[in-house]
Amino acid sequence: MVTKKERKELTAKPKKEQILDAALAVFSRKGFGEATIPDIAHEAGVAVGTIYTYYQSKHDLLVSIIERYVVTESLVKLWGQQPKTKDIKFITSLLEDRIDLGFENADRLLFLFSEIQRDPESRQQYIERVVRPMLALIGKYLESRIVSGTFRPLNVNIIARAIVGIVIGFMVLYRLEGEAGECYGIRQQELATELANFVLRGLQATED
Amino acid sequence: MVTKKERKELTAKPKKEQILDAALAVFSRKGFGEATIPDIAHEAGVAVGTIYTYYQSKHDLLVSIIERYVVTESLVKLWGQQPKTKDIKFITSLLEDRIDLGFENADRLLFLFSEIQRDPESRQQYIERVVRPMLALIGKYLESRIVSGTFRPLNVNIIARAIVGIVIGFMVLYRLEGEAGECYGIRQQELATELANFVLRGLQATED
Amino acid sequence: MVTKKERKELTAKPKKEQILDAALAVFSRKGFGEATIPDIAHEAGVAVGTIYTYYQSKHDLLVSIIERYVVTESLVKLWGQQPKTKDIKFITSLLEDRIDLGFENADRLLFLFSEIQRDPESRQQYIERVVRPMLALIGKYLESRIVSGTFRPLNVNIIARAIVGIVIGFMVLYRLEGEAGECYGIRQQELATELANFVLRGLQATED
Amino acid sequence: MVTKKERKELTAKPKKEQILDAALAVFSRKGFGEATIPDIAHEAGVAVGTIYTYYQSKHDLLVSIIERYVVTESLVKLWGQQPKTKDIKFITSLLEDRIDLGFENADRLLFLFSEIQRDPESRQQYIERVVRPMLALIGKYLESRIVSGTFRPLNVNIIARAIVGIVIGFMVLYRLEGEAGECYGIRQQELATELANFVLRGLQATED
DNA sequence: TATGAATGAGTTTTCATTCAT
DNA sequence: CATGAATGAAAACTCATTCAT
Repeated sequence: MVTKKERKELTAKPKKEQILDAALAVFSRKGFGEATIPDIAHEAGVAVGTIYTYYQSKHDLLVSIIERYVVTESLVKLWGQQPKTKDIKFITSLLEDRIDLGFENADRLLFLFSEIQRDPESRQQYIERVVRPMLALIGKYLESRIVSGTFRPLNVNIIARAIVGIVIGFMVLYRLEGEAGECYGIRQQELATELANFVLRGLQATED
Repeated sequence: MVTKKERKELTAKPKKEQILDAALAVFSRKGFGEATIPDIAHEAGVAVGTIYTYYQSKHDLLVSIIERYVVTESLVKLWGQQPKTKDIKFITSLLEDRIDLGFENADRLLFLFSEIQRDPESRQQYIERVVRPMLALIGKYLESRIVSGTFRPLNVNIIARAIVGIVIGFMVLYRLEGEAGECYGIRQQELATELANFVLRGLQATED
Repeated sequence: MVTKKERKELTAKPKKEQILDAALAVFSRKGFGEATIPDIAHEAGVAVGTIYTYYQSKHDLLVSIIERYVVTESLVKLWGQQPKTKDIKFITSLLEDRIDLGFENADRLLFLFSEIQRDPESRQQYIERVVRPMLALIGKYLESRIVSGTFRPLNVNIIARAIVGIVIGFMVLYRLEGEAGECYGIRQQELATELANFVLRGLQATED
Repeated sequence: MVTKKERKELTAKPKKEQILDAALAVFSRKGFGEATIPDIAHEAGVAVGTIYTYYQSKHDLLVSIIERYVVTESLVKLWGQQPKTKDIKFITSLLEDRIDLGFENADRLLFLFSEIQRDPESRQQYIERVVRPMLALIGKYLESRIVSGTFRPLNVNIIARAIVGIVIGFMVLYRLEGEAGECYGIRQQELATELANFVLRGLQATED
């Protein structure tokens, strides 16, 4: 049997998330400062006052959004798995996963990066729980391959960031260019494969 | 002989730019919506009213900033030069130039990307006058090398964006991590060289 | 036999009063405008909605409180009794009674005076049913003593108000000074005796 | 020659005080919580925003008002003068002065007492800088007269508060009764004389 | 009856913009 | 031109009140 409070929690959760979703959508579209509470209320399909039943302030909405992203992204399964798979597969699946995530949420992520970087605490959290682990995973992977001779010797710190950077930068361009961009129609799998190849082989023609 | 109006223009220019610089700095730091005119006036060392002598509105400041960037970046010399230089040199100098620009202005650029993408007209302008030419240059370069057999066959559209993306993404990470990032101290030339190598050769160990 | 409505009335009464007590407590502590219905609900140990089962509005709570005070105070027994007792005893018991009432409720009374004076109707009622009778009683008493030669000739209107005023003013000071006041620990009986003496004899040293 | 800042100070002062006066008037009339900023702006003859040029918040207005009163009242000359004058004169002038002050400002004072008592810091200040010195002055006066045999032995702490209380209580009643009160028309000098007599001689008929 | 989430009217507060100096 | 006090429209936020459960 559920207690009254538990039931409340369960009943409230959808609306609380509904508001957070709406806030994220409006923030992403207009920017934090330009978004208004009535905007968000309208998007969420609730009254203005209702937002304040669940969140203390507009700023609290922002913090909650960032928090959710930090938690969500830091829990992503992929990062937990060991890079045991074959090189091309690991890199491909890594890029595919991130591209998948990134393209669906390009505007949200761009917004988040802007805001996270403004709030030192959020930034700290995001770096420690999302960026660092991701870089560490890639770094470890690179090192093991260098040792085994599969990869050439390289500056792991730089290259790990370059690999992550490709996804971020690609996403920013994708978002900026919109439908007019020449990569707009391309399937994400093809993208991932091409990029994975690029990461592995670079530009150089090599005799296999 | 200069007319009164021209003289005014000339006399005003330094203060006009001073205000625009201040606006960009405050916008980048706080975001457009959170920045206030008193903030900008303080940063520029002028009175609130003075800003309205040179700019019609807060939004006009934003537009002027974007315009300036579009013009500035679209005039950058590098893009005018033909990629006649050797591969490694061209890629290196390209990256070096962009990294140079990017690291100095990481926060400003991130802010600009956010704002540009929100204003369709600015976006259009930026894409046409900055992004497209840059991608075109790289694309042309890639194609010529593929033809000559120096580079392997690859999807030019995707890889051109990946190369630009590396710089953008690297910058975003650099800005996000701040001083704590492991790439913080590294000289930009070293970075450029390492990244150029990565772009050219990928990860793979090859027998030269 | 009790009808359903009467039974309801009887059952509800404790909770109704409980809410009114809570309202008075919160109003006194925070002021009418600053007090919130959730505050009062919390203080009363009921839900917000329950308050509206018994009272039509926040303002209704205020009116009910004032009404209760008007009724309560106008029913006080003492004022009904004739001042037959010896002079010193009447004054003493009068002061003692009022001090008793006042000290227990200093904050409530101060609040009531503030509010009553703002609502013309409440003020009218309070004056007619509480203040006037009290002043009249004291006035009649003074007059009879003046006639009998026990008291010196004096302006009954002024002195009656001065006597009532002593209690009110003493209470205000008592409340203002709080525990730090030098009269804080003194027993109320001692206070009453001292004040009664003062009222009767003034400051002047007289040869008994 | 006045500096720019000094000039500003001088120019601003009237408006700043004008707003504070308006705030006090509206607060006294409606109570702090019921008064609105537009109310105050209207009363002061300025725009809503102007209030925030001079005061940080509605609460800041309240604090400023209390502060002003504390300072104003603690500077009152009378309390500085030694009670060298004859008894009847000292008591009369004391009462007259306070009655004078009180009747003009009955509603303001009643409001202040309500609010001061809610803010511990204000209360502390008011007690230390206004109430205590006043009680101390009266106490000292009483003691000297008791020693000289002019006044009978009495509890100085209690009687000093009774004397101050008479004024406060009289004022409260005066305010409560309004024009309908039987003391409404009486000249303040007559009141002061009658009350001074009462304080000195009490009710008792004495054979001079 | 009792509840407390939802509501939106009414506040407080902010700040882009104006304009007299 | 430069200034910054004054403005008021628009925003954030509060909370009395309602009503489905």
